[in-house]
Formats: sequence, structure tokens, C-alpha cells
Amino acid sequence: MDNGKIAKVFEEMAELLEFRGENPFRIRAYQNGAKAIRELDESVADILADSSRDLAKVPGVGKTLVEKCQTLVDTGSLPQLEELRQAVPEIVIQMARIPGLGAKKAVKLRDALAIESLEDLRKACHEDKIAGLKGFGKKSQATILDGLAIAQQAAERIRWHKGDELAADIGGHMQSCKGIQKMQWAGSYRRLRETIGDLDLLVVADDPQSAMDHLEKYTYHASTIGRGDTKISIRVDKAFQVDMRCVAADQFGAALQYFTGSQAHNIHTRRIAKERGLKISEYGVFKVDDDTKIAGASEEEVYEAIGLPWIAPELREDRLEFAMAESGEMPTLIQLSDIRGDLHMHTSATDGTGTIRDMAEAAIERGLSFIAITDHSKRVSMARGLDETRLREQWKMIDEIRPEYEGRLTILKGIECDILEAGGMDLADDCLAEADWVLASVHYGQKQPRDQITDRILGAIENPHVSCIAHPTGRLINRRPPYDVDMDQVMDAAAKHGKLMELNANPARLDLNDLHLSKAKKLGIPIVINTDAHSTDGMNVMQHGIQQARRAGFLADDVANTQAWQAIKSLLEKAT
DNA sequence: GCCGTTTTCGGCCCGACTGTTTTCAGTCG
Repeated sequence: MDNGKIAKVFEEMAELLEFRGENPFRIRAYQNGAKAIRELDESVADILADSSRDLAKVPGVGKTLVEKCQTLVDTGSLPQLEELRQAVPEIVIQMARIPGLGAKKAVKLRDALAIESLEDLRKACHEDKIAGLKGFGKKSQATILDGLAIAQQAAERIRWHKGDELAADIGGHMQSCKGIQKMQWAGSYRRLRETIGDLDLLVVADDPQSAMDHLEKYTYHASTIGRGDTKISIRVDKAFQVDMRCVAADQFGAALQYFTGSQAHNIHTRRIAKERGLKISEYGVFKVDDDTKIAGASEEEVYEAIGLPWIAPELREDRLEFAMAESGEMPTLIQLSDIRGDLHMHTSATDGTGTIRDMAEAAIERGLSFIAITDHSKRVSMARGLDETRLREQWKMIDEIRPEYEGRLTILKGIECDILEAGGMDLADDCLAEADWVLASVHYGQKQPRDQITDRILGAIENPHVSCIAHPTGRLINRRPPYDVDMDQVMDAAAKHGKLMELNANPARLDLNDLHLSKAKKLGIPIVINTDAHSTDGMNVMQHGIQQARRAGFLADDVANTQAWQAIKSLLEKAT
């Protein structure tokens, strides 16, 4: 059982314990344990199997959770979880997902009205049965009905990229509002998470009410969920929630820090504050003994007040940032301008739309000094993938074009070669040997069992002509889960053979994810951030890859294509 | 359930909002 699955078990335990009305700190202990194990860059099973190691040394994992991990690794299941599942009916969990209903109210409703389905709940609302219950009233009944409708239309988290478009649109609309002095998006959008659940806008306004009026005039405003003196929540496009909060200018930094989160990061900062006799809230940093305010206008001063440098929002997950900040100075994270080449792109020879020259010109416009043309291999027949003959023709064309770009751009002879379902590469070794750059990737047989698909990728890594594994897990965010691949084995093999791994920057992929990237960094595996462009515009997604790398705490030195091609080439010459 | 330079007990981030109460519980972020 891998770490992700163990973490899921503890998360479910936490959720179920909440329904049982357990001690909230015990619940958080399970959540913290789940987070620690998910983010651990070593396999729990490996640590348990090694008598010289102690899993309880991992912060957040104590004696009890170690025992439960052992049970999970040994038997694949946890009796306590099974018992809890029996004790907490599914309908209660479903009800608690309705906005405004939590664990306690859901349990109360089921017990009082014998609710067995969401349909029962809807009926109970319509029959006016809920308003009479103790602790509920007319308003809660209406909220539940509204929530039922929303829960069905909506609203999974949207990809960051889509949230970015929405934020730009709403931001543009709000800019025309007079009297807004300052405006900043917060929340998971600001932290550049892969997906976001809602948008949080923070403003300093002369007149908060008129700022709220203005937000309600946004073209795609569907309804207003709630509105008070300082806060308004609306839905746009039926379901997606946008919150706006108005704060005073001298609270802006503290509010921004607070609403940016993450929750785990805030808990950690507040604990540090407490150790120093301070208290952080969204209104500022205060001395505990006399309530004197010592910071709040800017985020920088909030962090400074507790002895930390300003921390980039994308790092605020209580994972790497506090260790990185220890020296008192944050290292400079990688940025877009550090990137010097792009080693994954397609042309009209297969499923791209641009010619080699189109891609070369687009690369020069973006300030790159090298690119690899990596069209699909023949197995990808839908994309008219290249066989050895057509590939060599394309390389011949590259030879002819190269002199035109002398001194401006190095065009590399590459290929995205499929790893076949039965294992092995789609093109002959003698052909691959002629390439400057060989990406290996899985497109077919993605649902194969773990051992099989892992062996295929290990086989590719062991092939001496393969340079790099492209989109190593195959996931499409919100659309397709990753292959069931043993990434621990894959990464160990990549490290051993000196192979590179890709961070595919396409916002639907972002593959490797941030946790895999952290692990790759620890193992010293060079990462290449590529766009996988299928058109010249497709090269614009590089920014998303940079964001993902920053979330993993990457500096420019952690990414191979921040260096000249010659440096990458010498890495490949050492690979086996 | 975790944790410890207040160390094996007694804490655990902090506050707003809501709807329902008459001083507060539940929910949310």
C-alpha cells in the first residue's frame, strides 16, 4: 500500500470521526498525519520494513498512527476504519457536503426525520418539516434547499488556468469601480494551486457597499449567496463561488496573508507568533499581553513581526517554506525568464499545426536558445505518428534548416517515442541512437495493472537511447487519473541511470506534480519543463510549468533547461 | 492523536457569520 492510499485512509478516518463528534484535536491529528504521509518522499512501507528506521520520527505521525500504518501495509485494510464506516451512514456524509450543513446538523436531521436520501431531504424541506426542529428555522430550511440545487449543478474545483481567466474578467470589471484603492486576489488562486474551489477578492474601498453593488453588476453574476457589511459571496455561471471582502488599508496585509492561506500555513505562522508572545489574526499582529498592534498593513511586515522573510504564496502549504525561511532569507525561486529551451513540441508532420520554422520563430520570440522537435512515433496512428523513414526525413529537413538559425537558435532532432503496451520502444534502437533528444511516453494501455505499467516505464528508462520520461503519470487534471505506476521505483531508476524527467507545463497535465518534483529534487533527478506545444501559441503554457515548479520550491538550478543545451547534452552523455 | 528549552499532562490558530438563541452552537475559511 503506497503513501497516497494510507493518507486517504487517515483522511477518511478524520472525516468519519468528525461525524461521531470526536475531539476536534484528535480529528486534526488524523488530518495532520495524512498530510505528513502524503508529502513524505519515502515509502512508508520501506521505512517500516527497515528496523533501523523509525516512522514515528516523522512530525505528525505518532505511536498510534505508526501502528495503523503497519496494519495497513500488512493487511491492506484498517479495522477501525471499517467500524467507523458501519457507524456513519453514507447519507449523513452526503448531507454534510451541502453548504451550510455540517456533520452535526446532518446527523441531527437524519435522526429526527429518518432521512435516507437527498431526495428525502428535499421532500422534508418542501413539507416544512425542518423549520420546526430545534436548532433549525425557516432560513436553514431555505439554505438547505438552495444548497441541494447547487450541490447538483456544481461544482468541482476548476483548473487554475480557468480560474485565472475568470479572475481576469472579474478583475477587469471591478477596475471600473470608483473608490477602490487596492485590490488583490487571495486564496488557492493566489497560491497557484492546480485547481481552485472558489475565488477570494480582497479590496480596500472608500465605500464597501458600493464596491459590493458593483460586483453584483458583473455580467455573469447569477445570484448573491450572502452579503453583510464587509463581505459578499456571489455565484457566477450558476455555481462557482466568488467572495469579496472589504478591509481597511492598515489591515490589508494581515487580511491578505490570512485569506491567502493555506490553513495549514496559517496555523503554523500563528503557532510561531504564539511562541513569541504575539497573536496573528486577519486584522493584524498583536502583542498578547497588552493587545498593541505591531503589524498589518503589508504582508512583509506581518511576516517580519514573527521573524520570517516574506514567503511566496505558492509555497504556503506548510511543507517546505518554514525550513526554506530558516536562514532569514528566502532563496530565489525559478522564474519564466530562467528558461532557455523547450524540449517537447509537435509540428504539422503529426498532430501539431505549425511547421518546424513556425516553431523556431515562436521560440526565438520567446527568448529561447534551443528547441527539440518531438513529434509522435508511429504507434500514435491517430496523430499520423512517424515511422523511422519519415522521422529521418524530418531530421534531414532539420539539417537543412539549421544554418538559417545559426547563432540564434539550436534546433534539435528529437522524437516523442511511445512505450509500447507490451513493453519496448516504438522505434528501432538504431534510429533512436541518431536523435539528439528522445522523450519516452505512455499513450496506450494506461489502465494496465501497476506492475505491468511500471515495468514498461522502467524498461524505457533502461534503454540507453532514451533521454527523458515525458508526462510520467499521464494524469489529466479533473479528467483522467494518473496511471497506476510505482513512482518510487521509476524515480529510483531515473536517478540510477542518469535520466531526466519532464514537468509537462500543459495546464491540464502539470505532470509531474509538486510532490513528485520535490522527491525528484531530493534524488538529484534533473527536471525539464516542457510545453508539449501543438501550435506556436502552445508555447505560452511554459508559465504554468514554472508555477508548478515554484510550488515545489524549485530554484533555477533544479531545472535542466535553464542551462544551455551543451550542459544538458553532457548530462545525457553520462546517462546509461 | 500529537507533542515537549513551561516535557508525560494539558495544551492544540483565530475569528466572523448565521440562525437561532437569550448566551450560543455550528459552520466556514
